[in-house]
Amino acid sequence: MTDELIVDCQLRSGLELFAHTWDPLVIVALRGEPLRRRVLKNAIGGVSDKVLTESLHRLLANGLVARRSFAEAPPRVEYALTPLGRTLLEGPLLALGHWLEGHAEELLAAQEASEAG
Amino acid sequence: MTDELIVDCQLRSGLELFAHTWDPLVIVALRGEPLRRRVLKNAIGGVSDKVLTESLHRLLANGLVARRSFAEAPPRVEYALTPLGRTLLEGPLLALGHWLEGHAEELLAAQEASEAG
DNA sequence: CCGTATCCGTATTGATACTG
DNA sequence: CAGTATCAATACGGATACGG
Repeated sequence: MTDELIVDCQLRSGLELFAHTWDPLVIVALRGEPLRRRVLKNAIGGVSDKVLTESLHRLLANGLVARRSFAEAPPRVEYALTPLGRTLLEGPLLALGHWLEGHAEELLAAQEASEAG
Repeated sequence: MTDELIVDCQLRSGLELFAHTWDPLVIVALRGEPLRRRVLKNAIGGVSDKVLTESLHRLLANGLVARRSFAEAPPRVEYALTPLGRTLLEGPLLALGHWLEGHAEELLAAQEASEAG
């Protein structure tokens, strides 16, 4: 009974994890090894320094991404998924990916049909 | 190989389905029977007429929601999920719901920890 | 009841240039 | 390389009032 309401309620806060344009893409970009900031930026593509910083701050604040800096001559910082971040990637994000694989065509068809009409 | 790139690419367009604040909530609200506009609005709560209209137009254009109007004395219009919309609900959206059930606490803990520090 | 139009405050984005 | 500061553009959400 309360089940549905709770889900709906939490859903609203959960959706914010996907609401910011770049946050999910950062997570996907970090699916493999830890990446340096510059590499991460290039891996995503089309994101500005400022926005990437904001995105990383949110992800850090939510415990989805971890930051590690090395005291070296050329400054080095690496970002990686936390275990929690990885569950988000392998759960909801992967589910969305699978859904798209199976329904992207159908989605496109509907979009074109509505433009025609 | 191309697999990952394709997923990433599609993911960007797929994420737009969740990017607009109210779209996913409309889908969840329509999980049961078809609803009249007013009922739908109340079921969601906190959404304005204008924004609800925009949201419905997007969902209609994407083939996720269907509109049916009845030629009756008090105008009646009902909105319902399409089969495609239902797959989105039962796939990615449900996955997010499940993830939240299992990790909401962990997420909150991380958020509070970062505020404290 | 259904839907649209208008106005407005705010948040998000992005380009650029600058500091450590 | 990493990260911040500033400024401009705009997209989004919301209140209200009006038309079918």
